[in-house]
Amino acid sequence: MSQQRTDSSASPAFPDLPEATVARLPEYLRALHTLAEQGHDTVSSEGLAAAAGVNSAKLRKDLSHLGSYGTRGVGYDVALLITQIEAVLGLSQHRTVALVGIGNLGHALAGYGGFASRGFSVAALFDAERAQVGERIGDLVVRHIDELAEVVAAEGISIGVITTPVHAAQHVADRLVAAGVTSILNFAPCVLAVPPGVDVRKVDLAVEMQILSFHEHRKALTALPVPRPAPNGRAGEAIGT
Amino acid sequence: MSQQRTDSSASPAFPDLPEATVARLPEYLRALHTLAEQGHDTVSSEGLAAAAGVNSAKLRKDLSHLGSYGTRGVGYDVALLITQIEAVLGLSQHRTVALVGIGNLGHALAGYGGFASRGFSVAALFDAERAQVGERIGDLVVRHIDELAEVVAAEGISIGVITTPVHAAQHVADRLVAAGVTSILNFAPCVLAVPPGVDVRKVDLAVEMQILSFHEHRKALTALPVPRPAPNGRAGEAIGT
DNA sequence: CGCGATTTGTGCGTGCGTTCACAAACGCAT
DNA sequence: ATGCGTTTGTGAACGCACGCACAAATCGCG
Repeated sequence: MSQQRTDSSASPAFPDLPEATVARLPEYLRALHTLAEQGHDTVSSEGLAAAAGVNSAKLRKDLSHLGSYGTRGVGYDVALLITQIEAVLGLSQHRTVALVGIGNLGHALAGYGGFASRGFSVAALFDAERAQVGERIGDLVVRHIDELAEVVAAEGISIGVITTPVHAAQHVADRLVAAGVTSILNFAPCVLAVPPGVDVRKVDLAVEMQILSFHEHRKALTALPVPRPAPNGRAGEAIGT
Repeated sequence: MSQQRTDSSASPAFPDLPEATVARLPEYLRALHTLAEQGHDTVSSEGLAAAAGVNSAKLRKDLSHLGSYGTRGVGYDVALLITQIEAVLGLSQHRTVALVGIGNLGHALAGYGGFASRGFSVAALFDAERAQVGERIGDLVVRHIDELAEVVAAEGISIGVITTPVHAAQHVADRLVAAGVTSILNFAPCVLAVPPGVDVRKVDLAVEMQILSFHEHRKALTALPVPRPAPNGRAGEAIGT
């Protein structure tokens, strides 16, 4: 079973990959790149699982959904696995993204170097405020949002990132969709209504902190349920990821 | 069945709240604040679910874990529910956070106003580079990381946010833990090793985009599996959240 | 005071995700 | 060529989470 199959159609279409698996593939990919830099040619499921911070059984089951790219008794070929995961994630073609809302967070993301190295390039910046339009960030210039549709079509942009205030987010989402964007990453703390066929993922920093706050609160409560010193300690336990 | 119970111990300790529920509570809280601003005194599970972007049955089951704070035939008291969820999440005490790594993203988060309004305040900024130390951001001054332990103790900081490059993240995590921090929000794309009892949540922007990329890739493949025009369209379907 | 409309709280079935545990496959040394 | 240690791939059991659907509870009105 060599990689003979990967001649014409390198991506055999995975209509039924478990969503939980999809969410972990990028993590495996990152771990694999790290291992490749360290000079590893092959890696065992145990080793890769440790680098990705998951259970080895889960990793093997995840990878088995992509096909048999491991060798029993040896492990996985690092370079081959990178190629395969990138193909499945659709990273073979370098995807271009549009960033809308050039405030604090927008500035940071526009200048963030971690995108290009992971298969993405920020192709255009937009804002509605005339004050921001024309500003130069890196090698891009902020354009007015009225140019959105035109630029999206010209640059072949398929992913939009929203970093506007809440009150503008839905309007921006509508314009992105109208311009033909079918995937949106939303940093504004609100729910977006989009037509079927459009994917939205949301990242809310305050939500993450509030989840941490809950566990913090819980740890504080279970640590001192009794006023007494409680000599045999061992109170806090790990919560997992 | 009034809120008579909430006299002395306002937070009855929820050791066994489903993790999935905990992850959604912040979303409900945000939706409730929005509704409160719009003047709603009460809200039905249907209405709140819509505002939070979830199913109403799921919302009711989530809230039922906190106790019975709704009135049949009427709905939920918005103000009361806000108080209760905040108590469960441990937001009654305003939590203070330390931000380590004042680069692009660190700057943005330090200046982000969305924290204070959601129960958190950034109490201190740290960096290892002498170039950044001393810089003033908002009403805070960037301090050297050697002062971490001292400041954490003085300010009662319980949450640390890591926005350093990958190569420094583990070292910073170690120092945070040594200083007594028991919850970490990690923006560096790597896994952190921490002792039991310490919680780590990870936010990786590239991972979110790669997940979107997968669905984008999949949509492109299923939309044109046959070279022919395929007259009866209806290709893309919603993926859900 | 009783009735109907409305909405919560929840028991139950179902599906997904995780984990265990082991047989099959592979490399290597003898 | 054969056997041994190693590691993958996966069948099966388990547990969690989701959604349906309905009984119980509450309000308003006649």
